[in-house]
Amino acid sequence: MAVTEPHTEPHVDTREALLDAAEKLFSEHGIQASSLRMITQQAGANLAAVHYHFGSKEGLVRAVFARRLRPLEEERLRLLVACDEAGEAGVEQVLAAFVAPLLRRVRETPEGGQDFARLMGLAFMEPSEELRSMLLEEFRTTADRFIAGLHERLPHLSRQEMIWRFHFSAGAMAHVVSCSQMVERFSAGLCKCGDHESLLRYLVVFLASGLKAPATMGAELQGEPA
Amino acid sequence: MAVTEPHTEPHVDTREALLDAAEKLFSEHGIQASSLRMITQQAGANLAAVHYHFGSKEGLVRAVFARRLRPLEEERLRLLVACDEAGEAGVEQVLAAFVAPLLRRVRETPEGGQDFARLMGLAFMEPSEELRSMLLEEFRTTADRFIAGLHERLPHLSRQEMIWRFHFSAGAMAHVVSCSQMVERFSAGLCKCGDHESLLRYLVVFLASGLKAPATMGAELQGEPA
DNA sequence: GTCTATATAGCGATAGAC
DNA sequence: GTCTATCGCTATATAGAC
Repeated sequence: MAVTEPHTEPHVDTREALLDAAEKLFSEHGIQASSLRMITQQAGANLAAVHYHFGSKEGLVRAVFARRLRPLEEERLRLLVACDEAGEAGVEQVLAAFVAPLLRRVRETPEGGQDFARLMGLAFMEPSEELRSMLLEEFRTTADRFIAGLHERLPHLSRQEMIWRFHFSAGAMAHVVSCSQMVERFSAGLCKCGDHESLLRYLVVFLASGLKAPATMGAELQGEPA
Repeated sequence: MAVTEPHTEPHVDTREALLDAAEKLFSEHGIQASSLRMITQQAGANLAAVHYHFGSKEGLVRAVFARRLRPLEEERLRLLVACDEAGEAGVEQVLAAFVAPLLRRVRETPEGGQDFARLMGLAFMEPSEELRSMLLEEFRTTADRFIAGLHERLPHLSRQEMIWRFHFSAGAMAHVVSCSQMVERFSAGLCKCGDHESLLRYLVVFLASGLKAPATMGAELQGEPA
């Protein structure tokens, strides 16, 4: 018993509880449709707590994304550096460094990983200009380094085509992660979206083959030589 | 002057003006964030007109998507049938039948095609269950037929892997169409998202190579023989 | 730091005149 | 088919007690 205050009993941390609740509700209903009332109720906190901890709903939204994106991008870059240091790493290993950290997080999220997966999908589509700028900055470093890492291993591509192919790859990954439920429904259950092991292999094989394809002829309109 | 009523002067059609305004605002701010007041003001119509013509906001949303999706899916299926009748069409032609109708519509939309492109991106990510069900049904026929058409030309793939690869392709396309502005910003303008001619070729080459890749070994957990 | 109470504004929907 | 007016509700945000 001792001298611990008996009246507080925070949920471990109100701030963290708010982030958890917001993440869950955003992924289920979208950002706009998740009111602060729903979020604070889910978190077992008071309506005013959001403004105390995050200043505004916008601040909460930014914090929700930053909490997940920052470690994700760090892990991707760490694995990319490991590829470069290993020396022997090919396109497949670089791709895996990009895809695996995301898939692992989806797998490890409770409730089937749908929350985290849909949240990442939302990030790309969110129309709020302020949030989009933040996400763009968050992704920029990673994108630039992976494009460079892939280009070293695919020198037959022009810079322009290399960039496009990277974004094709990112799109395939983003779509399949955030819409895997839809794929499962479309395939009448044949494609289990919970089987991330197979999905990672399928995806890396597909993307590596696309990336390695010979350069497209006659598509460059500007004079980009190689 | 004659006997034409001077007081009506409809925008050609209030119903159509509402759909145009809603589409524009949805793509700019998202569905939830676009209020009926904003939409009717933009359309030069009265607030009550939405409920007269569409019954509710939900009805308007469905109509906005149906107006664009139905002709798109019809054109895709028409081109796919043409591929089968031609007999000689390979994976590339089937892919083009899937991708080109979307890219053409993006190109032909006023204001740089951003409205239509972002609207399609929104469609995949929209959390409203009712709208998602409608969109799923809208896409199902097309998806099933294209998967079948591709599988005929790629018999070395298991049905499971064929379905995954189709969705990888759809994801790459969807992402690049709805986020092409982001790609342009990331590439410091090197990748012009307005150059749909090049984009189509880049995309078809990339996806065809991915689709044609040898089957992934050791990924099927269920006993799918071929 | 957490609460209640409230300010201020916007929402979708509808009734009923024209 | 289009309008005005309004109902009933919810939203974000804040002030001030504890």
